Amino acid sequence: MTFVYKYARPALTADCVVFGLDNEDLKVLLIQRDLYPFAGEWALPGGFVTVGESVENTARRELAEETGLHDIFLEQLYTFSDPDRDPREHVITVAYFALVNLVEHQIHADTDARNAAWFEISDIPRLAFDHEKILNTAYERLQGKIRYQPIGFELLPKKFTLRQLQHLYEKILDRKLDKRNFRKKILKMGILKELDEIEKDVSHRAARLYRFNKKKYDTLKDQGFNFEI
Amino acid sequence: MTFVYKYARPALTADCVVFGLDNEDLKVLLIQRDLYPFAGEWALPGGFVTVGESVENTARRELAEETGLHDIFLEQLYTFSDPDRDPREHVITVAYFALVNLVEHQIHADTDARNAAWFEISDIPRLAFDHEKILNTAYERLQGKIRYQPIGFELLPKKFTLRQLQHLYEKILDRKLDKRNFRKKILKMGILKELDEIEKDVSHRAARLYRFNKKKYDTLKDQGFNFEI
DNA sequence: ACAAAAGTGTTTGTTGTACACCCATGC
DNA sequence: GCATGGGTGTACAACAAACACTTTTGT
Repeated sequence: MTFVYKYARPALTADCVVFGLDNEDLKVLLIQRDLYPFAGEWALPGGFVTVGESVENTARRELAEETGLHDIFLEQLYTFSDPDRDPREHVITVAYFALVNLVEHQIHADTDARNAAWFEISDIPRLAFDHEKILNTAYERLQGKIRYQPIGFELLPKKFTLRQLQHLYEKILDRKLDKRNFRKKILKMGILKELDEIEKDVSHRAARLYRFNKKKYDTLKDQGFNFEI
Repeated sequence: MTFVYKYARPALTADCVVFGLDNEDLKVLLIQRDLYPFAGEWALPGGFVTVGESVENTARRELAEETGLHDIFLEQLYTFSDPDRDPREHVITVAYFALVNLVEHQIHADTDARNAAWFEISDIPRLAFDHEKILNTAYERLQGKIRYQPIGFELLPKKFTLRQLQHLYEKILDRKLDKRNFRKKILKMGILKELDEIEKDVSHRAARLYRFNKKKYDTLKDQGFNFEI
């Protein structure tokens, strides 16, 4: 079966930059390509948009097929349309960035007959197509956005310590933060719920656990409150 | 001539939300459609992406063809891909927002056999497709972005008074600003060049003219300076 | 002389930043 | 008892916000 159009059409794909926090480091999920072009090289997960589905749906579908990830934070990043970005033909891609918590979402490394792996953000291999550019754009967006939107929590388990949260900000912003000032600031916002639990299995004094209070955040936001780290 | 593909492809367009400041008010440029669908209704300027051109190029080309505008500030906004957003078939659009200074860029209202007109942001007619949604997204982006990027100057003539600049911020943010605090803040940034000129033909004391010093801004930005109103 | 907008400083409260020690726990 | 990180407060500087009058110019 074939499809005939009066005018030539570029092909359309969705690609995802998936960030995860693996205890210590900020990582990105990559897929090893098994087909031309760039066979054997690492690339962002993604695939072709089919008629009748939104591009976000394409992104979620391909992520699930290629990595098993589903129901995760996903946001549109940018549309890349340089006619030469794919050697086959003019392929336009809508890039997304996603945040997952590696403790609660295990990836299936080998679904869809492809090899998937996490790479540290500071140690990314050569990538297919213009995926390096897409990844850099996504990382800049993440660094910018995390400071004024409470999206960092997507990278942590539901219950987390203030140290984990601060560590996350330090990893993403790539600079040290002052412990006392960080705690003062985030607690004063009133968007964290203090739990009656402490962390377990640590070889030092256990820290108190918190969870993000989204309802409280939404209420405050309606009242003009501005999240900012 | 026709084009044949193995898999169905959505069509791709670029649409532009063009903002202009007309002395007093923030306006948006709309085009009256002359063809099905939505013939006779107002819509955002835009058109189909052709193979081999970037989407930004499509946006600039269509703007020039439909309105005569060229060499203006243009930034990608968002890609809208709901399969039902066009009644004909699945058409995905990459939306852009543009800023023009209405004094220095006259639009040709009737190029390309279409009627073009400026509408006040608070008085927009019913729009074709999902263009109302696109316009709202663009306006929110403009309101957010103008506070931390020096893009407002794109809406003013090269030489402007502090009153014009403040007025611009008041119109876009839709709230009053304190004159002394505004001047103090913007002048202290050091990104305005004070000219040896004053405005002319005003029936009151003439104000000093300034221009945006982009080089200075870029230098400061490299040093970690953050623009913020 | 009147109308219109230009231009200009100070005070007060809030927020950001820098900084060091004792405590609880597991080994 | 030692290593590890948890948890806490204060002082100072910088910035934001509120606020009113005199000056200049054109009509």
